[in-house]
Amino acid sequence: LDAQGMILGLLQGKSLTGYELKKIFSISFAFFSGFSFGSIYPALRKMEKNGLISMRLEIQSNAPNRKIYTLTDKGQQRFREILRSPVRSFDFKSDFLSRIFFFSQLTPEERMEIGQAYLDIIEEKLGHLDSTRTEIEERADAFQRLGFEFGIRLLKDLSKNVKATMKSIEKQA
Amino acid sequence: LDAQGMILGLLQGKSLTGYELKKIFSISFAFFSGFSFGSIYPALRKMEKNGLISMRLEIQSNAPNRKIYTLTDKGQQRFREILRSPVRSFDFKSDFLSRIFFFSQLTPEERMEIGQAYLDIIEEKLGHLDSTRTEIEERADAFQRLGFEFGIRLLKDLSKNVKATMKSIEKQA
DNA sequence: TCGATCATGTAATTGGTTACATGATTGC
DNA sequence: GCAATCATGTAACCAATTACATGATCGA
Repeated sequence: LDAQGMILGLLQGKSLTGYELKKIFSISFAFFSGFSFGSIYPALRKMEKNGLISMRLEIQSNAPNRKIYTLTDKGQQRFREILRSPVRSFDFKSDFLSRIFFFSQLTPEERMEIGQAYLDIIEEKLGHLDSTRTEIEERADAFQRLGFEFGIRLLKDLSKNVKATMKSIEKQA
Repeated sequence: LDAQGMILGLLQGKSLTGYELKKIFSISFAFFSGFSFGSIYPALRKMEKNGLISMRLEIQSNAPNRKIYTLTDKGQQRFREILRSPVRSFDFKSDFLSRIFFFSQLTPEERMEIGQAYLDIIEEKLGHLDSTRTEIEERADAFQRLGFEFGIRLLKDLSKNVKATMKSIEKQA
C-alpha cells in the first residue's frame, strides 16, 4: 500500500492529524511501511479535495492548531477497493545482495565489514520491532499481531541467511 | 546499488552495450535488481560524460549500430568507492504485509485470495531464479553463486512464512 | 537557555518507470 | 505478412525523500 492507502487504513479506527499519522508510521509501522511529512500532508490535502476524508480544524491555545481528518463513506469505500485490488509484487532490493555479486573486488576484511553492517541493520530493526511489541499487542487486533509476528520471523530468517552466507564467504578465497 | 553502481559492476568483466545490460538485468539479475532502458541509457551517457566509462561506436551493416561501453580507470576506482561506501538499509515494502494489518475489513475468502496471490508471486520468482540456475552457475564466480543461493533461501523462507501466517489467519474468524 | 515536542506545510531533488518514436533484419 | 530481436533514445510521469520555513510551549 502506498501513502494514500496506508492513511486511509489508519483513519478507520479513529480520526487523526498528519502529525499523529507520522508518529504511527515511525513507531508501530516502522518496519514495513513509513512515510515522511512530505508525503503525508500533500496526500491528506488531495484526499480531502477528493472527498475521501473530511477535515475539522481544532483551535488550540497552548499549541499550534490541529487539522483532524476523518474518513468519509467514500473514503471507506475506496479503501475497500484498494484492499481488494491485485497484490503488487514485492521488491526486495537489498544493497547487501547486490554487493555480494562484486565481492571478488574486495578484500576478505571488507567483505566481512559489509556483512556485519548488514547484520547490524537487521538487528536494529529487530530491536525496534521488539521494543514496540507490548504497545502493538495492546492496541492491535489478531491480524495485526500476525503481521507483527510475520515481520519478526522474516527478519530472523534474513539474519540466519546472511550469517550462513557470510560463513561461506569466509571460507572463500 | 543503484543503476549506476550496477552498470559499473557489470562493466568490469567485459565491455557491453545498453541493450546487453538490459538483458543481463532481466535475466540473471531479475530477482534482486533490474533497471529499464529509461534508466540505463541516460546513466550510460552521464557516466561517459563524467569519464567513468568510454564509448566505442560499432557500425553494423545488418543491424543498428551499437555503442559499446568500456570501464575506465576512473570508473573502476569509482566502483570500488561505491562498494566500500556504507551499506544502505534494505526496505522490504511488502504489499502483502501492509494489507494484513487491515484484514479485519475483508471476508475470509478475500484474505485467502490475497495470501494466495502473494504466494503465486513468490513461486513465480523462484521459478525464474531456478530457470537461470544453470546459466548463472556457468558464468558466475563463487560469490555470485552464493548470492544466488541467498536469493533462493530468502524466497523459500518467505514462502514458508506466508504459509504459516495464512494458516493462522484461516483459523481466525 | 537549550533541546524536545507539538504542528503544518512547500520546493527541490531523487531515482526510478512507462509509453512513445524509429527502423532494419530474420524466422515462421 | 507478422512477430520477435536488435538497438538507441526521449518525455512525461510517479511516488517518494530531504531540506527548508515557521513558530509556540514545556521541562531540565
